[in-house]
Amino acid sequence: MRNQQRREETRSSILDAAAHLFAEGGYDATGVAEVCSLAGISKGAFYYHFASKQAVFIALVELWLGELESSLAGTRTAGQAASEWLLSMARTFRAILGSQTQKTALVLEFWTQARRDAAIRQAVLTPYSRFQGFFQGIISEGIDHGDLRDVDPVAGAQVLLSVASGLFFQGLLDPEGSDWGAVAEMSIRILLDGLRRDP
Amino acid sequence: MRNQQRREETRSSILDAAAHLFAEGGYDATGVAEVCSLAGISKGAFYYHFASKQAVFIALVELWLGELESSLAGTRTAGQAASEWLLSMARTFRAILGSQTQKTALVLEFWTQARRDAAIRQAVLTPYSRFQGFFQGIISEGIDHGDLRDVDPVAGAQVLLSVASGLFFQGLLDPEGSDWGAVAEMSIRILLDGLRRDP
DNA sequence: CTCTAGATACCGACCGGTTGGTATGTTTCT
DNA sequence: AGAAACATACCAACCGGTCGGTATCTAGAG
Repeated sequence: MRNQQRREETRSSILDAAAHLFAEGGYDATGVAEVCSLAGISKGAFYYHFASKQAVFIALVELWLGELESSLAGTRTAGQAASEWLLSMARTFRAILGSQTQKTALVLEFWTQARRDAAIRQAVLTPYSRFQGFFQGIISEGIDHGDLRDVDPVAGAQVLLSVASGLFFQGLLDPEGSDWGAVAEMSIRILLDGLRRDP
Repeated sequence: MRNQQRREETRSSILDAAAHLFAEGGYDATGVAEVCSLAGISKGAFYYHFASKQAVFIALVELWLGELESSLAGTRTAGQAASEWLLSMARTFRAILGSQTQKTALVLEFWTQARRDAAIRQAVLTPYSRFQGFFQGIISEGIDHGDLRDVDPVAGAQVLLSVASGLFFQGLLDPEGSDWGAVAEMSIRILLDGLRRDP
């Protein structure tokens, strides 16, 4: 049972190194040799565990988007109003952007590569559409409970996703340009005043 | 005066080819030789007109973002209410995404490269902050005229930019996934119900 | 007008270096 | 012994960029 542990250790050391380098320099500009060197392993080990550079990338997509999804679902406490949940999301936005810069930068890389590679696109679109379903559910629920206006849940979810990804990308482009945490909160407030039914 | 014409023809043929290939395959993955071949010129001609591959990219950033800015400013007719202008913008969104796919794909490339290269970042951020100022002005004006709620113009502009870029990127990732023109219009409507002052 | 010198625009072979990927051998676990 | 995990050496292809040389154009002199 020693081999299995070793296997997992090397695998995750490859993934860690790749995530770091892909986020920093981009998928195309990062070489396999570079990843191996940072991971402290050889090229042979790399290609023993992964079929190709692309395979590592796809593994990263699935890993991180899966993590993000479950962490998103985890923030939803029972009985919490949709508008409240949105505001709490905005508040954690600052923390996410601040502490997980590496991982957030990866998303941009996912996005770019997905446009070119069918396999990667599918790996990105699948969790992405689950995100949309998640937001959609929250909006539907909010409407049912009278917390939100009677908007089209699909459109509402898309607007939310737009704002979220837009903030994401802007924060990535110009991290020091604004207090993106504050902007996120303000954005949700402005959105809510349109979404929330007037009492 | 023949030389000047020749010069400009070659230069723009390089820029056209580069725009097409960068949009399709990405900046990193596109070789200079590839650009030359599509432009129908030699590598010597390429490096005669541009100092580097990066220089071509920056020229494209300035060209296209400049075009976008002036075309944006052109849509603003005097005396038009801010909310009306926003809706008309949303309506042209469909046309932009549909017909100019190549150029819109370039924006994503700009964004990605800007994170890595200081020169490119500056070339992107300068027009970007002018966009922000433009939106900010429209919101301020809308508030002054009583068309919009009394929101913070800076925050409002950032929300608009977030939605716009978010829609942009989503449309790029999954062009067939939604009718993005319709989503854009719906997004602005939802936003407006929060921005517009209740009568 | 012609002739010509020099500037301008362009060509394509070539360079050192790097790329993703592989073939073969060696160590470590079972 | 045999399988699993890894290391090393290597490859053809390609990368951005350079360079010596050439064709085309322009301006001024005669």
